[in-house]
Amino acid sequence: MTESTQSALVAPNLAVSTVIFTLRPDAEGKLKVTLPLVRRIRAPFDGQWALPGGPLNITEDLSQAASRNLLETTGLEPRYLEQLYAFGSLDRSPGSNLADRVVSVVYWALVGSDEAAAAIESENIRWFEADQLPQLAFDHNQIVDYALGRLRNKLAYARIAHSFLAETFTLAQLREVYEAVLGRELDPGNFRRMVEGDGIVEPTGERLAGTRHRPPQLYRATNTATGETK
Amino acid sequence: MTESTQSALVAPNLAVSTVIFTLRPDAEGKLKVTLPLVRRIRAPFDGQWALPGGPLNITEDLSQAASRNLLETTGLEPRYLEQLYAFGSLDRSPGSNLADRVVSVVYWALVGSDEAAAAIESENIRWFEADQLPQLAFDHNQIVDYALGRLRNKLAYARIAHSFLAETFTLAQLREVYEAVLGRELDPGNFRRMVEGDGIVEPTGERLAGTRHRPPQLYRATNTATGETK
DNA sequence: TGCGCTTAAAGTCAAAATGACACTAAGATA
DNA sequence: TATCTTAGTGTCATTTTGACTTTAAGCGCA
Repeated sequence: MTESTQSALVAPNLAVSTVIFTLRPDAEGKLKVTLPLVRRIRAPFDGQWALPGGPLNITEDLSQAASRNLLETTGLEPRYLEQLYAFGSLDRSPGSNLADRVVSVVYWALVGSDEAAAAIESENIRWFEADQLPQLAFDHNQIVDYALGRLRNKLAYARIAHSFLAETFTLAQLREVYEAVLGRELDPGNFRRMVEGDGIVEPTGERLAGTRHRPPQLYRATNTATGETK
Repeated sequence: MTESTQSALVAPNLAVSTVIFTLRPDAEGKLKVTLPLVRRIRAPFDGQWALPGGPLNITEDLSQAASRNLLETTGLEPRYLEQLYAFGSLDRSPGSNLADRVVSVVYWALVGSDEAAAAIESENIRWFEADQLPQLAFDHNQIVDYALGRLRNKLAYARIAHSFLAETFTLAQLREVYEAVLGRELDPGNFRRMVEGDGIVEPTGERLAGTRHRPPQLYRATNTATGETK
């Protein structure tokens, strides 16, 4: 009864998809949460945009499959990767045959903004602002919303914000990340107090020169294992 | 590439398991987090205890499968049910053939203590205290630990504690739930302030008689949709 | 050279939340 | 009636949080 196998003819198919977040400046230079989507080239939802993903290979872990899809779609490596949820409702693909039923284990990933700026983009792979998505295939709009909630929530207590940034960064840059993800401005002084109190960053000793104001300290993320929680 | 099907011969099998929590008094009458396990009657791990579960039926949702397993194992309905995680490492079942690979979508559930007291128990279904588990089959010890962490964490911000209790209850009973799950004593006064401030309960107007002290107010949980988050 | 602009970085203050603890209320028991 | 036990209220100091002020240190420009 437990963990036993069953006839493959009646087993649901297993796929892995990934919600890949990065930050990109919009027209006014403000950072926006952005993610890549792929255009479907077959039914159902032919021509519509969908999350990158595909079947789970029998020889790879779930997170490996997510990383692989990420690499295939964007050419990038994830800076952070975590399982989001397994979606398996019967009505995920309206009108389709039961035999085509797919259970999707969805991951969410963060990639660096600088790397993402050089990512793959093509006719069938395009990056969208998270709050301006078109109607997506399957239940993928709901999945993205759920992933966004998790990202915002996790930002508050986990050390993941630096995943969008380079090795070293200023507190203002880190604050920009929080502001973009949370969608509201934060008090610079209080942000500094929070960040220093939590010990999530440490000063490098270097300062960033070339600004037209007082040169800010450069920080790096304190060494904490990052990546999948489980 | 997205959501497509693949040859069933190389597809991993999909199972659903459930970590079912309830509270039971131990020898000294202290409430303890308790869960049912089933004894395996086939290889691998023949004779060892494991989480209740089984293959996902092609006609049922993931949460339905979890509920069904819960019912089959314990004869009970869940008071709370939420997806925990999808476990799919390649090495979950050491030494087994790739073709037998199983990805388990694990749920965690809460059942009422009073109902659980009358639950099914047999030679091959036994309830164990969560902090005194034997060595379980597969990676099920890790899964239970993970579920316990989620339970403790969720208790702090979600209205789930009453799922262990009857329709009405005293604040002392609710506090006992928190203490059993968190594993530490809580200040009665501060607990009352927290609970009343969060508005998670409302007084029924009734009092519990028959105690050998001042009769406490009976409360009920305020009406909030409970169950799966997603 | 020095003035104004901008952001860095430190500091202030009141309000809110938290933890420890004291005190009164109201039943049962003897 | 006195005592025991838990219910329920209240107090106080500490910590956390949000809003805001002040000083530091660069740059651009007159």
